[in-house]
Amino acid sequence: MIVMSMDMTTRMFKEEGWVRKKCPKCGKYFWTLDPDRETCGDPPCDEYAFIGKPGIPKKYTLEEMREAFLGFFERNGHGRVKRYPVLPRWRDDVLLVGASIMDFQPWVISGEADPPANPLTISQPSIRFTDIDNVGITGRHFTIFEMMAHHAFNYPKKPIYWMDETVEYAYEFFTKDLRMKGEDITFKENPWAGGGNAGPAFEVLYRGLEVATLVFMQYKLAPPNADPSQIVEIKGDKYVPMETRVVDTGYGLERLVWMSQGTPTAYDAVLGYVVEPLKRMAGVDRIDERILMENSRLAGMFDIEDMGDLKVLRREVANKVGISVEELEKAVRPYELIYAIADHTKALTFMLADGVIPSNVKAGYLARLLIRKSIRNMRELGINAPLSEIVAMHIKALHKTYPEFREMEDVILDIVDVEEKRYQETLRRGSNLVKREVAKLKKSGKDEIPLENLILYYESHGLTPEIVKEVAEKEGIRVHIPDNFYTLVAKEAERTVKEEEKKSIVDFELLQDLPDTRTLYYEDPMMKEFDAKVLKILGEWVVLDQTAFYPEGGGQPCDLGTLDGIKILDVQKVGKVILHKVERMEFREGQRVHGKIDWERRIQHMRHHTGTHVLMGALVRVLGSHVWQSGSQLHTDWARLDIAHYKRIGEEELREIERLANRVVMENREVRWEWLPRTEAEQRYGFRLYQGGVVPGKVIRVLNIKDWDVQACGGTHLPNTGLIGPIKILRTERIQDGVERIIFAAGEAAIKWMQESESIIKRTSGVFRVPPEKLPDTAQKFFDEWKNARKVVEKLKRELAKLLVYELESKVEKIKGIEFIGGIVEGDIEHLREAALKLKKPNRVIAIISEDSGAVVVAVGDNVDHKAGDLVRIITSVAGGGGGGKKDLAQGKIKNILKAKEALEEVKKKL
RNA sequence: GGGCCGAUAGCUCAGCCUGGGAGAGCGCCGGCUUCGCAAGCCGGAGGCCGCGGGUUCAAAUCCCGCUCGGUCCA
Repeated sequence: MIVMSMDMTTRMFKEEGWVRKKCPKCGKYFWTLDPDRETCGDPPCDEYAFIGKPGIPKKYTLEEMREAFLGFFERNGHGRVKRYPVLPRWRDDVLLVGASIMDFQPWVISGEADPPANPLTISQPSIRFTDIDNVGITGRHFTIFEMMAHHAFNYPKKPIYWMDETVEYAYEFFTKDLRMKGEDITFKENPWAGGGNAGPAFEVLYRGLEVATLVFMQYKLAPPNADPSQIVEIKGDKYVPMETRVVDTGYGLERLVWMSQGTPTAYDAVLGYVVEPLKRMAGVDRIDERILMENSRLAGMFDIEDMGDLKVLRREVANKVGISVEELEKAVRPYELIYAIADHTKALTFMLADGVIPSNVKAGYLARLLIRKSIRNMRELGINAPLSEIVAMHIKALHKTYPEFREMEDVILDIVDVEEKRYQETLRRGSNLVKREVAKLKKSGKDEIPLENLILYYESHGLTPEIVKEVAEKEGIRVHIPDNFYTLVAKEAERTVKEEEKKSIVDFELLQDLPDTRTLYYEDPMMKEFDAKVLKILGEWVVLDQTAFYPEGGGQPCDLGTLDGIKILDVQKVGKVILHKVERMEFREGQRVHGKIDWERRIQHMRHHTGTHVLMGALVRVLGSHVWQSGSQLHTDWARLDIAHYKRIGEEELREIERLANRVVMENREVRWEWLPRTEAEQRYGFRLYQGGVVPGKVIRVLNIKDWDVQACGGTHLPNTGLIGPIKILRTERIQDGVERIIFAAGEAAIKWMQESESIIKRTSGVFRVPPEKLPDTAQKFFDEWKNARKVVEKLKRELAKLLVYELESKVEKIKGIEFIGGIVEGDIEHLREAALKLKKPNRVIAIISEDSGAVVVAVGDNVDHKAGDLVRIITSVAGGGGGGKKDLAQGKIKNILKAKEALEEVKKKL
């Protein structure tokens, strides 16, 4: 095993007189042209040296800088590639795209798919939440930034280029095109590891700012059975060399623009179109530029993790510019809030445009987080405008580069409005809760809200401690928020990692030698019978050379039927081999067999499957292009389709969707399928292909309903939409925030549902003896009458209780100075109790037993020295059963009614 | 996917800890007052206490399961 120490001397360093030095502050090695340079150039070893004095002679806008970069690499033989969506539909291991290389994982890097160009250049919007607390404060952190990159995939036997060329490209672009000063550029050696890959890397630093990272991915995490001689150790993990070595670079677009403008913060350089209007809306005072610059120069060296860190930063800046911490806070805070809003709403715009729907899970939750954080910041600034107004500014400013923003503008703004209303509702509910709690605390003489309540409000009710403080202090109760509040909350939440067990049907090893099963159901989806040869028998499973039985997959259940008359119970796919589970094993290897598909079942699956795609097309057209499929399951009698949507589907919309889907059926559109290389399919149809989730493989099957819907899909389909038959939406459910489930039936199943509901109506009309159209009114009438009748019964029973009172009042006996009323009557416990309470007097004991229900009630007056509970227990000890109660009232039930009289006598004796 | 909070009158909620009489405020209806309105006073209607099971003589209340809503985290 070797611990990684690789020679990072490139051709340029050697030939152009660069020197390798060790930074005395951080201990890392770096390359420089300047023999007098001491430090590596990275904060905190060096400070920003470009604030107020741009490090690039020409001032660039975002668009100009992006074009300069992409143009440079295009001129140098790189293919320009369009940005990928920030929501990575092609993989399910990450929530959002956080780097350009993620566009090509895992398919391109594993060699399963070809890159769209090689080498290529791209500017990829990237979203990262790890630094969200720094956004707005440090001047350089964003949740969204564009990672400009050039990538080269060096497949075995097809090398493109490596370290020498990469370093030279970087140097040439910076010094020739951007005219940065070569002596001020340093290349810091900083081996990189993450996401299962590793390799040597350079950070490119200029005037105290990291402007690019050049990574040379050449190792992957070692599998357990790796050849020990191949293993290298990096940062404590074991790696082996990769077959495909990848040049992975990242140039910070926003940072380079910032460098060219020298503004106090990067936000001023790239988000001015939002920052300036926000400043006006909030009416913030223009503050001394010197304070802002000093602030960002120091903030640049900070990493804010909690309020404690921020306090340290504030103190240092205040000292340096010679004002109090309070003055500084007052001046700087509004700026920080505005910067954060500007950044968050930009990230949000990209997320929503790419189909993220705010919700309580996954990427949707991150979108909600951004919305709520932004709204809170707006509140703190005293801005009353809706958040969608800010989002609209991004769309206006960016739609030329990203035309998809304009296309989705209505939906995006509506989503933001809906979410804002939802948050207001949460806040309204929350502040009511806090007000009630405050009233309670005041009553018990406390004047501060305990920490555990703050945590509860945050975790369970979505109220930040700041909001609680705002509400509570208006009501005159103090709130103390610890500096590390959010860290405390995180600690409270215990994490459990559950391992998902993957059960496999048969041992994968046993299938290794078998050829891929020929899939007749793809060659002819209408094939009902076929001949095949038995290749292998594994327990109760049979493997054939070819089959028309569809194996379970993609939400479509497997086919059933017979093989030489013997029932097929299950069909599964393992790798590319299809296994048939048979009822009785009467086969031998090499035998010729004849298969028959249960066609009634199969054709229903096909109707539902093609119907799902038709419905999908209708949903997108009626609701908007934010609608994505998030799951589906077919059955013989019905099917369900889950879609991402941000509010409930209205009755009208549903009708329109159903109408549209059926129209496409009646138009009898052509349905075609073809196998396409992954990258080609993506380029031709976009990522809309991946409706059903991640699709494995180098070539993917693309299903195309003419001018209506295109998806990657491995299911069996009808050749035209007319064969689907009627499509009937049965109902919708909201299975989760942001996900609607549509349950529908197609073909014969739809007819069955229609007939069934018709029959229900007919039977119901029969019961009421009215025609169907009068059912709602009639049912209403009957229901009202029933409710009234029930009330009348209640009233009569209460009258009976009153009669009881009259009856019993005459039965008063005097025992040892106590008035005693004992009675055996008829009635429910409620009426006995009511009567007893009415008869109750300070000097009285009432004991009533019901002879029909066995209920017992004892009431005891305040001046009597007996407990009602004790008296009831005397009764139950005689007559069985049980009971109990308080001092003045007790109730119970006896088992033996015949002993009721005896029990009452016993009570009298004990008085 | 996991944790937490919640579901009681049309609305906002109390009662639940410690089982036994289902409540408040607002709203609604009627009456008084007023030229009329607002307000005030008096009276009234309005509840499968989310659903299902269990424990118990007895469940809004305790236990288990489910559904729905909210919320935090990955």
